[in-house]
This record gives sequence, structure tokens and C-alpha cells, in this order.
Amino acid sequence: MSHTLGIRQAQKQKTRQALLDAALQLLEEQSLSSLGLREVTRAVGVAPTAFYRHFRDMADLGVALVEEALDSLHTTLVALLAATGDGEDDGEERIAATVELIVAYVRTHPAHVRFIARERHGGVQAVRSAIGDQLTLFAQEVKDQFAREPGSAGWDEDDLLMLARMYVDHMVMTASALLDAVPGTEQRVAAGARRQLRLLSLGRHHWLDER
Amino acid sequence: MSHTLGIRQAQKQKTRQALLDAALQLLEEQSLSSLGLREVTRAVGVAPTAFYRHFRDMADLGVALVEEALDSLHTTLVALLAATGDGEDDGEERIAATVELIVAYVRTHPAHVRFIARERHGGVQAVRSAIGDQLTLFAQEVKDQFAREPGSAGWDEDDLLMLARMYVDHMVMTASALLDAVPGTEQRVAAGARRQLRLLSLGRHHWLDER
DNA sequence: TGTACATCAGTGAACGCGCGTTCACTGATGTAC
DNA sequence: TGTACATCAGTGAACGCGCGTTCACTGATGTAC
Repeated sequence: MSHTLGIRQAQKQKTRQALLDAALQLLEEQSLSSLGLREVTRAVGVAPTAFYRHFRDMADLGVALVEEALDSLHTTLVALLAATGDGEDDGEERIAATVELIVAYVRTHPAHVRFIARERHGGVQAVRSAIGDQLTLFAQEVKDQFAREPGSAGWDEDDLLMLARMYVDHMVMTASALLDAVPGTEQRVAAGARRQLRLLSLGRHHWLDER
Repeated sequence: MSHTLGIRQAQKQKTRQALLDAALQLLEEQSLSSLGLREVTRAVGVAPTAFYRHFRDMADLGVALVEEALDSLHTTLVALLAATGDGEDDGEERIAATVELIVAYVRTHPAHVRFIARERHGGVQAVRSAIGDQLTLFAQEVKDQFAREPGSAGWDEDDLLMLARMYVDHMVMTASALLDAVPGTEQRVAAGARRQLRLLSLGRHHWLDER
């Protein structure tokens, strides 16, 4: 039997989620350090003081948003690694699948992408750290996947991590570029992203050529 | 004979520069959208209303800061392109010189770097646009330099621009990574950046291998 | 050079406003028997 | 099942504070003659 939440706890969760959703929406047009507690509670329709039943302050809510956003991003990353074949053809199929996944992710979670891109270097220290830690974790996972592939034979740890970081950074950058793209030009951006991945792939295949 | 400013104009410029300097310093620990006009004038030691003699609002000051920051970055970029030889040895010297220039730039202009990294995706639309436009311009200049090099024979325009964008983005990312680096680990970050440039360089040299 | 008037960068008082935080509260939900 | 008490998510009034913006001003600098 799975545990059913009491009415009280269920309602509390609902309010908490409403606060997170409202904040994420408000953050499309401003950054976390200028978003007010009253603004968020007003959007949800609860008293300002209700906020304190869920978060200590806005930075605390920001960290919760990072977890939410990067949980969904993690799902996408796992799918992306699953689509990783290191196949016979220099990975052209994998590149197309990767970019397609990013495009789909941006389409379904635009606010999350914007939030991460904006707050990654934003003005709230705790949130910046949370995002940095998660991206480092992602790079580790990508590295582990690379290490499993035959194309990585002979690579040392540092080089693999460097490669993984480039892929993760490229993912974030592509996602953010898609967001900022003039509507209708997303296909051009996606094509550019595929070209960039092709360049990285070429570099990767020739990495060991000169010892 | 060069034109000498009147006493009045010279003093006005001085105050304006003081406002920009104070704002840049305050922005090390917060983002533009949460920085207040009174905060800036207080730091300079003038009345809040003096602000309006120089800027319409904080967004206006932000755009002025973009111009200031990217002017100095442009100087660095020109030096960087001058250091570009596309030499015999896969460009290892150029890579070292490039990373060294970025390290030096971050050391001498840390606040500018932080400002650009933070506001590139920040909450103030006008500033975001100003930064985006300048970076596009930089990519064009890098592209033009690449086009002049023998290694780029056979490349089409779109591919060259894509490559230039990767270099510009890599520069910004490296600069921001150096800022965030735990003090003392800058050399590790620089080594990682060199490795990444080596990978890009390899990709570049093999770009036309398969037509 | 001296005088009379114009300009305008910076001042300081005043304003209305929304902010974050405190506090004692209410009333529905949970628990013990 | 029913009753008595405990818990606690959300309320609403109140607070002091700093904000952006307005306005009429001052006095040093600039200009015309």
C-alpha cells in the first residue's frame, strides 16, 4: 500500500507548489533578486504571511526551484544518454536526436530553462551554488557514459571530464539560445547547434591522433 | 589642438563616471534589476535626484555599463586576434596566448566580466539586447579574421560564423569560470580552457575531411 | 577687462507606495481514548 | 462511533523603512557686449 497524505499535508503541498509555479512564471520577466515575497503570494491568492509556512525567504524558494527545474532536466539528460549510441557514422544520428531532445525540452519547459540560464550567474549566491553543483553532477554522469563507450579508449579522466563539461555547457547554451531565438528561427538555431556538435565530435575522434 | 572641456562639462563627466563605477561595484553582489538608484547615489555621495541629470533610469545606466565593459573587452579581442597566427603547430602557441589574455583580462576587469556574465541572461531587457548585439558583433570580427586564414579555405560562411560563435562563447564562459574559480585553482581552469580550445582546433582542422 | 544675464549640475524637502516581518488569531484537520 | 484536546496552515492588522519621482531652489560656470 502506498502512503496517502492526510488532507492537511496534501493541501500544504498544493499551496507550496502554487507558490513555486507563480514564482517561476513571474521570473520570466525579472530575476530572482528583484522578485518580492508579496508579489508571489498575491499571484497565488494567499496572505503574504502564508509564505513563511513554506520557505524562509525568496532565496530558499529559489533553491527549491533549482531542484524542480534540474529534476526535469535530469530526466531529459538520461533520455539523451540512452539515445547515445556512439554508432558507426560519427554519431550523426545521435547528434540529431540530442538536438531534437533539447528543442522538445525547451518547448515543454521554457520557464525552467530561462530560470536556470538567468540564475546560473545571477545575484543570489545560494541559487548560483545549487545550479553549479547540479551542472557538475550532470557533467559527471555524461563523463561516466562516455567512459563506457569504445570511442573513449585511451582517454584519461581529466580529458573525459573536460569533454563532458563542454557537452553540458553546450546543452545549456543551446537551450538558452533557443529561448532567445526570434520565433520562427528555431530551426536555424537547431541547425547551428548540430554543426557545433559535429565539430566537437570531430575533435573527439582525432583527440588521440598525435598521442 | 584637441578640444578641452569646460569646467562644468568636465565635472559632469566626472560625476557620471562615479555613478558608473559605484554601480559596477555594487553589482558584484547583486543583479541590475534589484539595484536601486538611491543605493548608487548614496555610494557616490550625491543627492538621489542628481542621478536624473545623467540617466533616465537604472536600465539606461545598465546599457551605458555594457558599452563601457565591452569597449574594454573589444580592446582585448583585437589583441587576441593579433596573437592569432594559425601557425604550423596546430596553433598551440595561439591557444596559450589566448587563454593567457583572458586570464589577464579577468584579473584586471573582474567587475566588468561579472556584469556581462550576469546580465547576459538577466532580467533587464534593454541590457540583455545590448550585450547580445555586442557579442554578435564580436563573433563577426572573429569570423572575418578566420576567413583571412589559410586554414579556412573551403569553408562556407555559415560554418565560419558557427565556429566564431563557439570561440566567443568559449571566451565568455572561460572568463566567467575563472571568476567563479576557488582562489588558487585558476591555473586548473586555464588548463581546462586550453584543452577545450585544442579540441575545437582539432575539429576545425578535420572539418572538411569528409567533404 | 568688467558687467549683466542665461544656463544648468546638483540640492533638499516632500509625497505616496509597496516592501518584509511580527504577532496574536482562527478554524479545519488530526489524534487519543 | 463520539468526544475532548492538540496541531498547525493560513489570516489580517500593524510596524517601520527605503524606494522612485516631483518640484522649486541655488550658486558656480558660461556667454554676450
